[in-house]
Amino acid sequence: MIEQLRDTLLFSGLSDDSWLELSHYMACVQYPKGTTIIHADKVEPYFYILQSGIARAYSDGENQQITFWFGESGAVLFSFNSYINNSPGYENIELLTNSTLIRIKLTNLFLLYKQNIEIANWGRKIAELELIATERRLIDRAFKGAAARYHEFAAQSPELIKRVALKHIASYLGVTQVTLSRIRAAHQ
Amino acid sequence: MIEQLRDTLLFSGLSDDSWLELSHYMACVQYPKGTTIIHADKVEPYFYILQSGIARAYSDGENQQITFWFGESGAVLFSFNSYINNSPGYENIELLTNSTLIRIKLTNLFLLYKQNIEIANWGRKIAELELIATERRLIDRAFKGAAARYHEFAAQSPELIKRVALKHIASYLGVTQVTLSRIRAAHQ
DNA sequence: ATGATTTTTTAACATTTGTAAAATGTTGCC
DNA sequence: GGCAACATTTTACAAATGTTAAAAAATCAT
Repeated sequence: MIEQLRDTLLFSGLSDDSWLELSHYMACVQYPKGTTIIHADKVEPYFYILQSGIARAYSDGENQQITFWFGESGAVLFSFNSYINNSPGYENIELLTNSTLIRIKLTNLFLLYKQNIEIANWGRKIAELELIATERRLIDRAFKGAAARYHEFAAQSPELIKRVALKHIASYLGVTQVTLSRIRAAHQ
Repeated sequence: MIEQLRDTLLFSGLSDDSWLELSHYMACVQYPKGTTIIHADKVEPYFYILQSGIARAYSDGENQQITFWFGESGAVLFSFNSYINNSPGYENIELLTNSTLIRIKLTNLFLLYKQNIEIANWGRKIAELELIATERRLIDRAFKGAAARYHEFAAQSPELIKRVALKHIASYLGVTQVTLSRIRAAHQ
């Protein structure tokens, strides 16, 4: 189960030695659809890699719930504040399907970062790739209308369009469910 | 000039040895207001730390220019794609005031990342802090109206409100200049 | 399958924000 | 100072999106 990960892009930068060192701390876990694996307002002790399944991250507001991230297999998933600041997070992460995940305890991961330079650079790369993807989304919102954002999302993530509730996609795209319905109606 | 940096938060995690190793590759440069130090569609070879001054990052669209980031002293500043993917970037970064910057050649920085684990973790931390700030902005846009975003920005960045053109602030907040004018008119 | 629950769509209307253009204010330069 | 260039505000109107509620469709559990 964990061995399969070795050949994925995510770990391609690691030497065999570093892979062994890192994978030694990995454990494989399975959860049913609907499980919340990261809770807002808690310090979450694990870093996860989604091996199969779909996940979404959301925050709760007064009268709304905003979905701001989706993950498919290969995605890394963790409470930003727990991971970065060791403080309670703002996001919930919920599994939208039965899922298989690999997890590593943050305390172990942090020790590896201090001890193994390849793993430290692996962690750096993860943050950098998430960063560039997040900034892209921020800029996209400014340049593209809701309709264009929807069609690009649909083209790039066909799996998500099929399997994720439209209300979640609507809030991910930054519009209401009603507006998303109108966008979809316009193109058929 | 460069010695002053040693005591800033940004470098507090480095040992004296690592600081020396890193700072050895630093050079101090000064540019007048209006200089564009990072150009879209180019691979930019430097990583900068803004020592004094104000900068903004923007992308050009067909009939608009979107400002998506401001930096004040202490900010790190680089072409995301150049730094992360070694490919041409999408952002321009322009100095809005006469500025002093420290710069490091990316090729040297990348070598240090491979050689010095403290510097690798320093680079990891930089990406992580940018990441959490960027995601926060994305989520903020969903939860808060344009007026609230303006007032929080004004409260948190009084220096920027004073010295940056409102057209840039408007696009940073995700509204038109007209809307920003209306928001400002409503509270006086 | 059937009924209950949830999701999605549709409708009517209100509100916000955008667009374009003119008016006003500001800045810098000769 | 005074002109030119640029920035900001205001106005009137248009377009997009939000709100609320209800109908239609899809999904789920028994």
